[in-house]
Amino acid sequence: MIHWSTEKIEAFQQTLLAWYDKDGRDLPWRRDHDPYHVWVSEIMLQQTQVNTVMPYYTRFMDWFPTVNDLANAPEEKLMKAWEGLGYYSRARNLQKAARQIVDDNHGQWPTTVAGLLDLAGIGPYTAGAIASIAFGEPVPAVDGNAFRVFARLLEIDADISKPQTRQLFEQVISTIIPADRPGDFNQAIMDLGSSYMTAKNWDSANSPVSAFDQAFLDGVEDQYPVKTKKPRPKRIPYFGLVIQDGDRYLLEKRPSTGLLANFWTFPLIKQETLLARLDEPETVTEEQLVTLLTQKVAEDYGLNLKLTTRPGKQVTHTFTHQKWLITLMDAEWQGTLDLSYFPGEWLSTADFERLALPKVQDKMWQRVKSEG
DNA sequence: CAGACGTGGAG
DNA sequence: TCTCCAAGTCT
Repeated sequence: MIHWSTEKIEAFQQTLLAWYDKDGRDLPWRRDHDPYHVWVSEIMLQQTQVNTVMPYYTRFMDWFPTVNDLANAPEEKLMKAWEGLGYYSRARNLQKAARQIVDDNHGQWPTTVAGLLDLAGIGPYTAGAIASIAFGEPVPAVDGNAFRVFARLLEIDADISKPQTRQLFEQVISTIIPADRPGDFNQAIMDLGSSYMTAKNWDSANSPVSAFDQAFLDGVEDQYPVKTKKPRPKRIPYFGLVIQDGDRYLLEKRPSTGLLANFWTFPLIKQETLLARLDEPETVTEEQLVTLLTQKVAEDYGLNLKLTTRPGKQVTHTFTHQKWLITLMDAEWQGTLDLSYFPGEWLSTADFERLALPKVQDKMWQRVKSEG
């Protein structure tokens, strides 16, 4: 990697901020520097694009105008506000942090990176963003944009997928960030990273800082940043049970930890748990699987069901690390179902509208609805 | 540290 | 359909 002189650093700051003053984006959360506004937007923007966040942010501020409103919000309303955004622990941590501020800190915000890091859901990036934007602390906010922009400007070849690499970038950026406008500087870097210096289809030649962009000058933008790629999602087959009683369906409530924690879905049974009972799982037939499924549902949940499947009942859903392949099964039964051993309840279609449901449940529901 | 943790858009 | 990407944090 290369190094910049003091003169070059000052020229870069001047060029970048002049561009930001002229062409910086006018975003809803940039209309003031209220830490609540900065904070909520930063959490929503984690791993999520600006266009996606926009309507969620507006509605969130309408429903929860202050940190106090958020601290006192009902769980259901909070999750409904986050429905569809994903990474739902962000919403739960948001409320946890709101309660830390309201209950433990008399409604006062920590104003430094060190203090902000004590709040739930706030890591090094978000702490730097809030501290610099809302409180003017001259600290870097190293997100994916900052990694990419500075990796190219200085041809830094450290692997950004390794946690340790963050420190290197923080040190480098600390020597470049201006003491008088750290918040604008960090936001300008993000705007740069999402316009002229994107991961793909960049336009370095027209970037306001092209003269400072060593990777561009050398024609090697495609080599930066260095990042090891992640393994593809693991394919996991499931059975999904459609258990209907009039306009109600039996849904299970997922455990309070892990994927889609606390969310309602049609009962899902991992097919692997059925295969484990076989001597030769490689040669299992569809009929055998249904028999095993019927037994398992009876044993685990105390539900005696007659299960049948039909063509066109396959639903797939891909998460970051898992790909679910769901075979929907219709159920019939005699008398009344005893739910004593089942972790769920009968929910009406009206409940479906009221509750926050994960995308995969919506997919299954749309499929069931369309087939009657 | 490596992996978990959602969803939607682009190519 | 598949891969990669998008203002990361937690364990």
